[in-house]
Amino acid sequence: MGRRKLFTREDVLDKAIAVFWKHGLAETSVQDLERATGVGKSGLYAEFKDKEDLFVASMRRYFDVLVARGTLTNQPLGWNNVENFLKVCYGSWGQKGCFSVNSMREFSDLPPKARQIMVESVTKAHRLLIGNLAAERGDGEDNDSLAGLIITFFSGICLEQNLGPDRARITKKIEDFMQLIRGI
Amino acid sequence: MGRRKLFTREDVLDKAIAVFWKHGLAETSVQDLERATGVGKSGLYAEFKDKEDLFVASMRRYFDVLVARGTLTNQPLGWNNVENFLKVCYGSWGQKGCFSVNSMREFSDLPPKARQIMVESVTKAHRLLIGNLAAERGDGEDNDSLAGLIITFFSGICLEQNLGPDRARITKKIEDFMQLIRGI
DNA sequence: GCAATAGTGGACCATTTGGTACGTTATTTT
DNA sequence: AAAATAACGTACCAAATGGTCCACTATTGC
Repeated sequence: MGRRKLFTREDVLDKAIAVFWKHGLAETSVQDLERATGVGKSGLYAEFKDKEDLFVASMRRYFDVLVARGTLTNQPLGWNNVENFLKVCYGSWGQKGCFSVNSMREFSDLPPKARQIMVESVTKAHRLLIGNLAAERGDGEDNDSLAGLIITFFSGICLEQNLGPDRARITKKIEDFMQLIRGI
Repeated sequence: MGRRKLFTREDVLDKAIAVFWKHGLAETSVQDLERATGVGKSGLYAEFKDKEDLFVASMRRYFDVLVARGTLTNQPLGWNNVENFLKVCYGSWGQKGCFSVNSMREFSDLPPKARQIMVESVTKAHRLLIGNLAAERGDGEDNDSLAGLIITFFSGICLEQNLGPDRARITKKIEDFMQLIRGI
């Protein structure tokens, strides 16, 4: 009963992700969010407790969508998945790099729930990476180390995207890295 | 003639670096800077044009000090310098990681002069890395590629420092990476 | 059609922001 | 010591911030 919302929660989140991604939590004003989502203050504050809550929800949705893509779980497990994981750095939501990696800088100032989601997600990615490595190289303790290096490298290329290098350069870099780690 | 300053420019910059490093340009208020430096507004605005100017000066000093340490120019050139370069991620000024890497997230919102300093510095580091690689492996085109990977990896470990992993973990990671690249 | 209800837009609020102006204080030079 | 001067502390400013409130509007179920 009563009026119907002119927006959907997911649509708002998708728009919010883009602006949080680009400018971070602190540098994004509620006005920015109104403009980007097309939803007024009252709508936003009806749907979300406050700006931080909206940020947390955005971060959660970001990973939900990424996980749904199944980059690291597609069969067969192996190098291909690893390479596609690295290519996530090309971006989405109209943005470059990775929302979470970009948010890592202000990690200490983020809402605890957002931090938790970020930490859990990287842990999960690490675990999935190990699975993919094991499929290629068999079980072994060094899969853990290598997975760690891959995550670190991923963070690095995501960050570099902010410098706005052309896609060809980053593709080359990914190939170089893949060659490096497949060779061992 | 007249009164003497109660602060030195360099001392202010060193204090400012720490707070900009931790919170970024946008999230650092002038009041934060007053508190951290112990210098009042009038003092700060007498020494620097505005907040952005202070940020640029901080970034410049950061690299001046790093360059003075000569991490990548110490003789003899080689793997040792590369490893010490990676260890820069342990931090300084009481902060973890790298001021410039941490600022990369808000790159698009930074003052142009700051961006210029950052780009020039990474370019310089890249060139110096190639020199160190050449000393170990001889000249070759792939020194350029490898130097790129090293810079990317460096960015990655710097970022990860924000998650606050213990030093032993990151040391292990650096060793893993060094082993990986020395082996090829 | 009408009352109940849910959503919207905008006025409004206290606080904080970056930045300026200026009177006061300390020190140097003569 | 006194004039000159440079730095300091503080009051102040307009603008923007995150957030609340409420009159109004549209839609629902009866």
